[in-house]
Amino acid sequence: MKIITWNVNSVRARQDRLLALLARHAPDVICLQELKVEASLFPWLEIRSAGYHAVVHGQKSYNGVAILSRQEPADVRVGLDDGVDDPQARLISARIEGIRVFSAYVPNGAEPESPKFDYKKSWMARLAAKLRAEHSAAEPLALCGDFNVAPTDLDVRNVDRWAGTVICHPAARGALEEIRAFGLEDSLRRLNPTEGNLYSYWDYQQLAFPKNDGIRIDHIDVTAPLAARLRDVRIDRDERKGKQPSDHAPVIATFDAA
DNA sequence: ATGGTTGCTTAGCAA
Repeated sequence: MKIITWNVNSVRARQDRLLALLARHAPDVICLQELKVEASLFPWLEIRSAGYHAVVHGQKSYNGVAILSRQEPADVRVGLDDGVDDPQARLISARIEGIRVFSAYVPNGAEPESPKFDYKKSWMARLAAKLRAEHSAAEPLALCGDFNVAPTDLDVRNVDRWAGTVICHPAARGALEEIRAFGLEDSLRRLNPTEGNLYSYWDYQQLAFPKNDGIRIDHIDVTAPLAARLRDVRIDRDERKGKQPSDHAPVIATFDAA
């Protein structure tokens, strides 16, 4: 069982790369973020032709999340859906092959002293509450996506440059810990607890990728029943190379059969 | 060093 998470930064701009990725890795499930398209304009036919079902929570211009899967998804849930209006399309989940899979695009937060950072902290707290209200850590569950949080300084190449930003802010890291306190483990750190130089995002600017000025903000977090099956986690750094890449690289987790 | 780059939408926002 192979699960990928990838912030594509526009599914239409990345369509050829997405189809190539599906062919190259043949994932059972792939969670996408930053579709930047409403559902009606999602490339349904091309994805179907590649052999995948798709559930999409789309939005014009910004945000947008999806889950593609070989097997048909069940019990699809869209948004935080907690009674408080959220105009931004950032969350979708479905049950696939017995696993509750989430594709999440956590708000960036802009700057610590901004309303957007308040929205980020609130959104993360609401996600934590949703997990506790609707799900159990005793079930196989994978929370995948762009968390916009580097969990520790080990996940940051240039700690001085990122210190104090919304990516490394103690409140953001605390909110991530609160989500994980539901009963989730960072799959990559389970297998690579102390290894640095593992990044999933490099800014388009300032030659960040050639300089490897990266951060690890894309995660596949899993409950204990899935963690027990975890075989391998890797970051497809090569996907960040070449012409017109996303600014994020895919994270790939492989699990033993149930 | 408040710059620099990309995508969506068409000048400005978000990242």
